[in-house]
Amino acid sequence: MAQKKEAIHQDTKNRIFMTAAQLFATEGYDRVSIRQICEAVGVGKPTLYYYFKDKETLLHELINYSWSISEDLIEKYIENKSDYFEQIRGIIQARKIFAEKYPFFIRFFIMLNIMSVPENIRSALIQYTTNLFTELVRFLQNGQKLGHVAEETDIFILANTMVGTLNQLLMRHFFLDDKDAMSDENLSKLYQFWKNHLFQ
Amino acid sequence: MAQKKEAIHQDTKNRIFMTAAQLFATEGYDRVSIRQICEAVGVGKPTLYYYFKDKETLLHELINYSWSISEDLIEKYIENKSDYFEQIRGIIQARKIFAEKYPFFIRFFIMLNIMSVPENIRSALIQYTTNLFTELVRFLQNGQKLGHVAEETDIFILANTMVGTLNQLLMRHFFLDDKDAMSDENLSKLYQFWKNHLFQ
Amino acid sequence: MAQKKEAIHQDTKNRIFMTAAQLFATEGYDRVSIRQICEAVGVGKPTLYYYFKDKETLLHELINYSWSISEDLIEKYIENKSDYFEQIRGIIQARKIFAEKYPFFIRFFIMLNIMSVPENIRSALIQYTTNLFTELVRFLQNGQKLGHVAEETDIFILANTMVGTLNQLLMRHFFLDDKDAMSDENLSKLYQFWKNHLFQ
Amino acid sequence: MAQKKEAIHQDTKNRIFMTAAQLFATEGYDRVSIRQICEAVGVGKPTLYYYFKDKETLLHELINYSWSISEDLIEKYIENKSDYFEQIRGIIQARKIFAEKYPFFIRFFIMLNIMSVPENIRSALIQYTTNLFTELVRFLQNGQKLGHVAEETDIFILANTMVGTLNQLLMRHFFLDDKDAMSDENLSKLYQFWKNHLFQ
DNA sequence: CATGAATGAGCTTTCATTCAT
DNA sequence: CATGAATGAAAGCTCATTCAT
Repeated sequence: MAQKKEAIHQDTKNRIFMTAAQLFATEGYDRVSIRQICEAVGVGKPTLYYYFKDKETLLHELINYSWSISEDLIEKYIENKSDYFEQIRGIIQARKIFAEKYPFFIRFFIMLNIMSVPENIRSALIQYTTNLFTELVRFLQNGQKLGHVAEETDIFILANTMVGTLNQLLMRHFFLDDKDAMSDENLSKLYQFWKNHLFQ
Repeated sequence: MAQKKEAIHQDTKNRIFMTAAQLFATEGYDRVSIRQICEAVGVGKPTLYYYFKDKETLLHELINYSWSISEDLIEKYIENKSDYFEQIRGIIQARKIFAEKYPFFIRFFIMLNIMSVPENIRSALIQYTTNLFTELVRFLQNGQKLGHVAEETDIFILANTMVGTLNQLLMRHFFLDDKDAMSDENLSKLYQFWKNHLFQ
Repeated sequence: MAQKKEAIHQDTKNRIFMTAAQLFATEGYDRVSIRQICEAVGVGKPTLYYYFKDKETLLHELINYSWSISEDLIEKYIENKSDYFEQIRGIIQARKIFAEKYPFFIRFFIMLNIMSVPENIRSALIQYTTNLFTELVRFLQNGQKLGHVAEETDIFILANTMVGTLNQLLMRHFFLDDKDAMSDENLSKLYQFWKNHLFQ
Repeated sequence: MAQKKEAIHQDTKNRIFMTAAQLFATEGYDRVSIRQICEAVGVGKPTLYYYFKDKETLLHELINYSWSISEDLIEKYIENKSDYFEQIRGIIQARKIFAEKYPFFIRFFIMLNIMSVPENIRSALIQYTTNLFTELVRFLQNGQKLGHVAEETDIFILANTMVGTLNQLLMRHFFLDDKDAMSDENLSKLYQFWKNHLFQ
């Protein structure tokens, strides 16, 4: 019985979670009201407040969850590989899978990078982003040692080029509705481009 | 005398304009209220509505203005140059100047690309962005004819790489408060990187 | 316990309802603000909006209610009677009772016939009024068959005479503050007048 | 020159006057804003305030003007006639002409009888209406002396019947859009009805 | 005689949030 | 675990009116 209750509990909380993610992603955090979320889920407002302290907390939990997915993907598609170029391909692949499987979250995530969000959320985000970037830099420095990245290449610029280009394609995909931007064909061209121009 | 009046008129409208730009840029369109703008400017709400039909119109005019600045810079730093590599340097330079001279506007502009904004504003933005991207593609195709871009290089990927990297650095500058990202030194490294890796 | 809650609910909604009716009747729909209603009732504005979608809906519900009272009275004072002249007396009586028991509503109702109201409300009103008029016409046609109305009498004019006169007396009562207009004595004179001049 | 100026003056004032009458009549006093009037006329708001102290004064002047038209018609169609039944016909005729030639004013006038208007305007209206009613009563008392009205007929009820019926038809015409209500044919039936049922 | 610019007060409506049940 | 009912604060916007010119 307790189990069933727990299950229901999880279900309702999850429905609020997912609905909020979707609404925030498509309309923007500020534009979505608690009422809107509750109506979409089909529960009363006090129910939402039972699960989440306030709107900000809901956002925060959403970010954490979104982030954990992202980390899972990174581990699966990058850290598990041993070949260097496979890992590079993994960087691209992880983004693609994220975009395909969790479109709300990635949209939502891109948004957060720029959106005006409460300060504590902002700093959490910066922390996350910085960590990820640092990992990439380390990966590239290692590539330099291994001879895959030219000695004279500026690692900071290179890292920004990779991240920036991927973000750019995601933005085309999500905000300009350019569905080719993240197509397999295009990402394969991107990989070739990187192999030709950025690595050796 | 009429001149003075006109001047005052322009002054008030301009003050509203600039204040709104600044507030929108730092807090986000939805988070800034009409009252906030008016209080910051020191006028009553009806005064704002005297100059701008509604909040949305204010945003729209802000975008148009911001865009016209951007176009002026593009003309000045890119189209006026004759040497191909000078033009490439101009692309970087124009962004830097924009970021330095009109920080609110660029912040504001980056934000708009992702923010949830009214649909008609969104489509105007897409129009703008698409046009600019098309111009860049044309510029690179020409570079291919001139032999500055390798025959086998994918122009679409290249264009996205350039735009994406610049945006990435701007985001670091504005949203991660990484003031080095747009420093002269770093942009000069970027230019070298492009010369070495993307052009020939 | 649930009963008590329900009672309170109904109470608040009802208090808003009645207060609004009264205010609309005395000051006019446009002149009465939501704030005014809420202050008079002693609740916050969101409470009003909890029960009524918007000001227009409140008006609409008020009209429906007012109308349903009117129909109840018609049934009680007219349709239940069998004698033709008793029914005529009932027409007068129903108006009087309405005016006495629900002065706000009748004031309100007269007002609506002329006031500028939102279009959908206006058409509902026209519908109501037309239906009622049609019933009266049918009643008079029947009277002609029964020989109570002269063969050569124009039914349309007769119906308008009856309705118009009653409205005129109500207007005197409510808007010129002529409290005799709807007095028993006067209405009894009206009945005699109708018997003498309009029927046979 | 002064003449021309005066002419222009009168013209602008008149345009404001007529436009306001039309707007008040169709939308209701409260629903029409000063801005709306000025935009419809094509002048600035201070211009309106130059001619009329405030919105209330504009309404007041409108009522006075409307009233003077009404009195002119009464004189022309009633007081000039010598035959009693010609005068009765004149009562009907005057209303018809008023409705045809000055539709805005009559609409406007009907409205005022019920509308919520500032107190001083309300009392002026009551004054007007009462005077007119008194004149009608006197006319009917005189008819009684002349033998056109039966000895036992209640004059007060008779007067209300006449006024009420005419108002009712006007309301049908203007508010229910029943264009037959004030047609020549129908008014001629009304005259016959009155001759048959109310007079002798 | 007319205008552009400005204002204080007020409008209807919605927000995030909380209470008792 | 969920609900109906309520709230203070604030949103965007418009009102009638006035000033200097």
